[in-house]
Amino acid sequence: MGSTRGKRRSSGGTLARIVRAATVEFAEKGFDGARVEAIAKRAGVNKAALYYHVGNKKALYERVILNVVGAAAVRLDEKLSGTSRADEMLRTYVRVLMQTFDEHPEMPRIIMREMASGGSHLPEAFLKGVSGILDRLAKILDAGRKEGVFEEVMPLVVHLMVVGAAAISRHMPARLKSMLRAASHLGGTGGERLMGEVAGEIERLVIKAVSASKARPGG
Amino acid sequence: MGSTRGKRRSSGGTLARIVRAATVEFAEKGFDGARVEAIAKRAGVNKAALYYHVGNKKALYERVILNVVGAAAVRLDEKLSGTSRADEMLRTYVRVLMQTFDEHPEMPRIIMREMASGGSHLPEAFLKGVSGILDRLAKILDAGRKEGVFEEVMPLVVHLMVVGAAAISRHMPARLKSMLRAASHLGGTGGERLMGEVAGEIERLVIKAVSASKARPGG
Amino acid sequence: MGSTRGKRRSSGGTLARIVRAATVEFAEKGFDGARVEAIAKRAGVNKAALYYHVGNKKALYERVILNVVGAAAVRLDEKLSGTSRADEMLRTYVRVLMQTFDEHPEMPRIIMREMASGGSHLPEAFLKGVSGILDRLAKILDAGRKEGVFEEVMPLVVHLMVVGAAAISRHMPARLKSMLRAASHLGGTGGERLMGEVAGEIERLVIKAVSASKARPGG
Amino acid sequence: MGSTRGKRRSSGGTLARIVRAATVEFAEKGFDGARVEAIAKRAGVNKAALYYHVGNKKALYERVILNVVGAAAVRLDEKLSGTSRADEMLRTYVRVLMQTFDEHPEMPRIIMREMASGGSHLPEAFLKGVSGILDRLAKILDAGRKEGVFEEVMPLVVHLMVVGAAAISRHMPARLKSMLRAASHLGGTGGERLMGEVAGEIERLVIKAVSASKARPGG
DNA sequence: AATGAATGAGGTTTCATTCAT
DNA sequence: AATGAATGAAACCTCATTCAT
Repeated sequence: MGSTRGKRRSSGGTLARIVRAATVEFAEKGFDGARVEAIAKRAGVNKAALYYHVGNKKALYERVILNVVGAAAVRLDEKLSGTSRADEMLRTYVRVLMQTFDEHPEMPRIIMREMASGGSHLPEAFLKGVSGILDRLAKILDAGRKEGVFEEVMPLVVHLMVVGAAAISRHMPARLKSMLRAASHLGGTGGERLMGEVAGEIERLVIKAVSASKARPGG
Repeated sequence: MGSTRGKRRSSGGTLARIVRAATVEFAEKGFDGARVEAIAKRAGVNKAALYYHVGNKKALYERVILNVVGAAAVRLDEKLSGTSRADEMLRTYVRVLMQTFDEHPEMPRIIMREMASGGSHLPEAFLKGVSGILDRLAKILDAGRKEGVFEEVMPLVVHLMVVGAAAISRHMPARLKSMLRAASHLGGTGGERLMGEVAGEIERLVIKAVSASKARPGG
Repeated sequence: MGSTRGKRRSSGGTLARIVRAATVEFAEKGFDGARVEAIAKRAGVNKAALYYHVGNKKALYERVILNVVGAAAVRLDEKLSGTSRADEMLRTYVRVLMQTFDEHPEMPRIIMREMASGGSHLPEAFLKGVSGILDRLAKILDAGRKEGVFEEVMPLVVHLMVVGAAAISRHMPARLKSMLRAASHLGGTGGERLMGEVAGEIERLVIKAVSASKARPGG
Repeated sequence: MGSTRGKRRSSGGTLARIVRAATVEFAEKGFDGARVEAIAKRAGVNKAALYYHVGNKKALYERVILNVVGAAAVRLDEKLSGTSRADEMLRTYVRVLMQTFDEHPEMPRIIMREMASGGSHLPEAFLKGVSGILDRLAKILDAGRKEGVFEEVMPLVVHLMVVGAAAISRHMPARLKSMLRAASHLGGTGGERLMGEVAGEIERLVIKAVSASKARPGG
């Protein structure tokens, strides 16, 4: 009589294991490329068991998506509650997204694919999730404007810059990465910055783009 | 007599029609989701003819990718040749990317998917193409720093911000778009800016992020 | 304390409920079309419980068949015991069959399917049951001939006419029924007879077909 | 070169062979019991080819049904055109049905199963076909009444008696048949009639049931 | 250059049945 | 007596690819 169950392979309930396995597989191969068989194997169950628990491939995919967006929203709320200054909050916003992408490396991949497919597989809840995250960003930017530290910008554009850069940088094809390192596009003219610094750079640039500036650049 | 043939449906040679059809299908569904049958139908030929012309699915995909990256690089070179001031060039850089994405809506989709999949389907030439585009950006930024209008930044990050925001915004799921409009995340506090302005906003923010600033914001 | 248990859903023991549910499902879908899961659900138990009680699908089917044929034979004996004139008995025979089909609408369906399948699923007992019913009919016809009211006919043919017409008419696809009503094949030349009269018509025609006639029709 | 094709196994085009094979399989096993694999094997093609030609199992089934009902209607019209007396036509009606069932032994089985299932698989065309056949019967009965040889009866009931008896007798389970022979239900009291005579008996009884009689039997 | 037909391998899903509790 | 979970086998169907013409 163990505490909860804990006897099958790996930890967590069967369903949890299936969803976890599916998240990886879907991230690697996309919805169409993913194989139910492979997910089952990764989860240590057989196909029939998988179907018993999740119904079908699409339903499984939706579960995965929900999990993934949910994680970001929750984490964001947790971290934001500790700060009050707008620029701090924006920094947090960027960091949390990057960090979430780091800890759930499947997330950016899945999100990018979904965007690319025009969201044909997307459950309504995913859209709500994204919209919720944007809400938080909008409030931060608004607060910043009232504090006088930000100027008026479109929240969506800021969000897309962060997500775009973060997602792509977190998930650059290995071969591309090595070519870039060779050509030293990762650093500035003479720099030697590491990939890890990309995160910081994104944060810095976003803050700067958004900040109220006395000197307007260009035409 | 017509230039080449001019009897089959639509314009262009059979091969060209196949590649065009494939570009659309691959963009919509991704490599695994795309169906050879569907491509053939779109091109107005039958599967056997398609195989006669392109060999197999993967080879067709590579042709598509090459086409797509090629278009951006060529266009970039054309437009850049007309300007010399660094901030103008950066503006051009952003505009050309956005415009290319507009005119070849399949491009951002395909690129995002490739990034997501870790580039497993990618031909070497694609990487070279992207790297070439980055080269141009690096030179622009470098020039700007020498002119004193830009500060030192990582070219890759700038590129990712542009591509990320551009790609995603050009290709946002319709449903998401309408939710956002409802929640007015597209405009600022009281604004009512249209989707079309997103392009301008990206341009503006990127320039600002990169520009040499006297007043450093935040911490 | 109830008679046997009296705590589960619906009336009757679990086994009885399962058999009843199975009867309906098998009638609607046939042996191959029926789903063990569906039967269990209808019975308000789960699959494992069903297996505990009945062994397997085929065994369950046999139970159902036996139940169904048994009901007709028993009822026939009850009703026949009250009459002695041959034509009365024949009428009773027809009525009992029709009535049984009415009250156990699964019966005709199951019987027809079994006939169609060549009786591959049939337990021996089913054949004995049918044979027993035919025995009774043969005796009635024989008695009628001795009374001089019937002429010599093949009992099987009479039985098949009754069962065929009764079974089919009791179980005509709804759509067919409505088409027929529209085309007024249900009534005579100008008639407007209702579906319910079909039973009476069968009875009438059978009696007439079997009766000793002075005037032979046709060539 | 051969006249049309004639090189694959068996005669007729591939599609024809598939439909023929399907007719047999569906008759033997019913829709749910039939296996696509088995049909393909019987037809001498592989599953993929079968799907190429017919789309899916249900579509194949509908083709079969249509074929089967079509055959009866066509044959009926052919034979009826040669006669004019109502009683002759009715005899023809019965004979054609019986004969069609003999030559297409799958027909009665399929029809019975369809009736049993409540016509859930039935394409509209099947119902129209059956309705068309009934139309012809109705006209025959009507003509007979005008000639004074038939009395008013419900066409549907007559049809069901014929089809019921014919279908069932043509397709009685072998084991049942032998039990009946043993119990001599096939013959009258002392008779020794053969199975083959069942057809004649049906014909005779139907005519008698329908004929205008001077002496009404029973109460 | 183009086509209808065919194919093998494999994909998703279903189902009767059993196991551990 | 009853259950949720698991399983192997097999069913239906799809797809990239090739063949004969």
